Amino acid sequence: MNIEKRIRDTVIRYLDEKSLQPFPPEALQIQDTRREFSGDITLVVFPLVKILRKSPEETGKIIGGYLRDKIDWIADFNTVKGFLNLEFSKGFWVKVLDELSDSAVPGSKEPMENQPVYMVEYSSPNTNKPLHLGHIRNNLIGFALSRILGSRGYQVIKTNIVNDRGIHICKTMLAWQKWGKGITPEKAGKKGDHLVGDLYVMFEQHYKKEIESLVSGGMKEDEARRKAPLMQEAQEMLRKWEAGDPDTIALWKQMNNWVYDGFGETYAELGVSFDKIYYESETYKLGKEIVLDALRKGYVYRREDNSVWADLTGEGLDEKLLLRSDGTAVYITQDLGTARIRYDDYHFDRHIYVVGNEQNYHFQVLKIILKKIGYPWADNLYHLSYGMVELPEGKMKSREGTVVDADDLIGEMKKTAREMGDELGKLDTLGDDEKKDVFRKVGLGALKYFILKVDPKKNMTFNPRESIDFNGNTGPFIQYTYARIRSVMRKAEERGIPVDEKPGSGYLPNDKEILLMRSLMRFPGVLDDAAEMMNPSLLANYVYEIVKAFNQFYHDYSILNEPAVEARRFRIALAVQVEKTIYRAMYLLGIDLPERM
RNA sequence: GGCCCCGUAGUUCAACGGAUAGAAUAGCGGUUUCCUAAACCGUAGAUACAGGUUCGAUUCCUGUCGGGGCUACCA
Repeated sequence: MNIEKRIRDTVIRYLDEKSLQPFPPEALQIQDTRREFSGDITLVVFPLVKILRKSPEETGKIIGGYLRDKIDWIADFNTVKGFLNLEFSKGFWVKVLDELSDSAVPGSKEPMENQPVYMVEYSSPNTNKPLHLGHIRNNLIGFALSRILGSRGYQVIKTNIVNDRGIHICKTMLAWQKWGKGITPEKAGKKGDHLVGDLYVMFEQHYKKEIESLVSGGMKEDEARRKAPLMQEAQEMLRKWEAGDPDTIALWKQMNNWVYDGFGETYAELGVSFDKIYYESETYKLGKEIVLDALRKGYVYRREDNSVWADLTGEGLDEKLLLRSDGTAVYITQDLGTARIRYDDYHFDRHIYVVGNEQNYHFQVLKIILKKIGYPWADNLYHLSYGMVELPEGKMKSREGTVVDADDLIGEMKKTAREMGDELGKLDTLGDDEKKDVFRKVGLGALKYFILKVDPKKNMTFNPRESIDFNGNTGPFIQYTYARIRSVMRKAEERGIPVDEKPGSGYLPNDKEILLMRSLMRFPGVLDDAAEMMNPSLLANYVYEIVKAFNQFYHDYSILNEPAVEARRFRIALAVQVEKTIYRAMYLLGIDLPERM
């Protein structure tokens, strides 16, 4: 039963009966009744005022009366200004719970008929440094969004583009050759991505010194940047790489493999995964071909120095470099190729790029160029532009060493979870492995929820101290509530009380229970909104609302100790439904739940 | 200079153009012989500023002030 739809349809029917001007059902706004008014659901009647030619108050009364007469579960109504507050009959709630508990997976939806294919690209690391806090936000948003879209019936392909070639890799390779002394991750005793990151930093330090000495010799800075011997060497290496020089390729492969092993560990810790991974080294050539093809067709042009550019001044943008004068590819070249290959592979209906808002310009350009070249599917590319993660002191800056490393952060969260857990001492009966599992779930739950509860589009501040807070609107608070319900269920089993019974028909729920039910009912709608707006934070904040309502109910009323059988059955069914909903919502967010904590 | 984004309690976040702007945290004050007190309850505190659009603006438009991003032969 779809409550909102029933109300909408009934209002439309009224208009029909009175031969009034037709009205699109979706223009009717239905919202949760605010706490300070009585009622369970509210219809905003302002849009109907003009049609009925009555005051808002009268309009509400007319429509309210009609709804009460035509819909058996609407028991009463009241109007406040233009708001029609509808009150359900108490007996209705048992029926609602009964229906909710029919589906094994709350909020689920049948796969659509010609399932549209959505590709979701996220993560997209460079292979010259380890993942950091920004990547964590990226991965969490991308993964959660993929699951949310999947829950709405889309076919989702999670994908990743690994930027495994380019000048940045050559820099690390060069550093390894010059100063690495044959070091490997094993010898260094660190993850491969961290080792490579160190080499990159080493390059930048030496490079900086070269620039400084050139500048002090009277050269201008940007010229010094280009002319510095190290940069020349790196560029020579890039040319050799693009020419397929065997030694260069071999070293490149080895270093990339170190990095992939390291990334793999971090992805596993975060619990994210991909259905198909693309590598820039396999797509940039097609990118170059696309650019050259566009050049032949006159969509882009070549300068005297042989570099290739797109002129987007007609679109209100600037000019954009597509190929360097030495013919090597730049970042966007590869993206052109990758997009084409992906379309050929999957014929996606929509392609979502989860990439930071610093690249807004880049994606505008990408789309325009693809469109110009004549790919109509370019219209289906969507840049999910998420905001920067800042620290309380400001932006993360690698130069100042304020970048928060992903592995460090994950380790820190788990450690804090352990400290808090040991202090509370609730898990003392568990074995070491079980405890470790709980602390992992809690630590990562705190981190993930902290990040996912914020609207992706907005910049956010990551305060390490607050992120490991386990009280209030946090992941552990939600996990704790889940563990409490699980505990109740275990106790029920011990006492031989069935937990899979129907709620029974005669019970009239109390206010706390009704509030909780009202939240539970909204789940499918929340998922629809989260998918449509590509915003997992809607789901995160929704689970919090459920959990808060449950804790209030749990505090005020007994479940298993309730003597009245009908009430007990209803409350058990309600708790089961809350448990299932929390589990499902957190699953879609990619957050694991412990059985006890 | 040009283009784009953002200004909500001390702090971190909410609010399809809808009611008296919600939470959390920090502060203050309470609740446990009872299914997990990582909980619950009470208290105090905010839409940067000035106009405009309308039944109604935190939300849309214009301007001012403040913060950030992009504008690389980096990715």
